[in-house]
Amino acid sequence: MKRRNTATKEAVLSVLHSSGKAMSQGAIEKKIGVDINRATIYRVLNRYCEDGVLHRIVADNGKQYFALCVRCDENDKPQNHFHFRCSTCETIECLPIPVNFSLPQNYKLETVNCVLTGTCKDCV
Amino acid sequence: MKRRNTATKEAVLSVLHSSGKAMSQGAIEKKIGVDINRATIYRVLNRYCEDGVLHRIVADNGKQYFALCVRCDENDKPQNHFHFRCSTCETIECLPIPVNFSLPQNYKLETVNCVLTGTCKDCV
DNA sequence: TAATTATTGCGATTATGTTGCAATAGTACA
DNA sequence: TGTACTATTGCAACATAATCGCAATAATTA
Repeated sequence: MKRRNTATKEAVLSVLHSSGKAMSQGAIEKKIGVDINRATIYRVLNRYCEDGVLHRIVADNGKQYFALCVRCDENDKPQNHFHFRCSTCETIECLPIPVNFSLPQNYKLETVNCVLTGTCKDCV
Repeated sequence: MKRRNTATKEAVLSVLHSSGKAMSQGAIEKKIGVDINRATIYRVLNRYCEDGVLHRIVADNGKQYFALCVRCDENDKPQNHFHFRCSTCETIECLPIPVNFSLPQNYKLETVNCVLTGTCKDCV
């Protein structure tokens, strides 16, 4: 399944890049300017996650958010940091705080999803 | 809004107590034996959360799970521990691992929602 | 026992996210 | 440049989780 370059995909990445935060499909659709189908945006986002370009956060409101994969640290997996959801401005940002824990014996880890919710510095 | 004791509420608590894990509305409905309306179960669960009897975890599948509030430590708030979702047996359990972090200045914390996903010790 | 009102069941609704299918449009190659 | 291949898109339908309004029921108190 070779990827193709399309205006839609560029636009989605561009919106995420300029926001600097994690965004939901809905937020992306509002900011993107051009009219792009909901299902298409989801498919683009899912493909980017598969390719390691984005990571997915599921917030405590049950919604998926997507953010550019920027590693806190070369050795960390990109998702292993805390996320902060501001319930006032409804944004999610990646915090530069690594998630530390050690699982009990015989547990196998696949994904880490840590979301702190509250009010961000801009909304206090 | 004074609470009343009903068979439904007792049944929900009892199921959660005997399972020892966090459960979704659907899982509770299956286990509960008697026929209770979906909306009712949700309302019972939400009320218990308000009253501090249960805590709510939103897993990375976007679903809500509910668990009895048992403190890891008297000084910790009950929700500040990691949760583990086994994607094989589809259960969520509270891990005795506290979540540690320090927020940047001017952030106000309301809730903590940390879910690790993978395979639990019983499914490896 | 009667009055008050919390709780419940039912149906409808909202919202998020996915999928099937046909149409469109990148990409590679002659 | 033109053509074939197939990734991508739009649309509609679908699936599921969760909530809400309203009328009926039932727990509590006096």
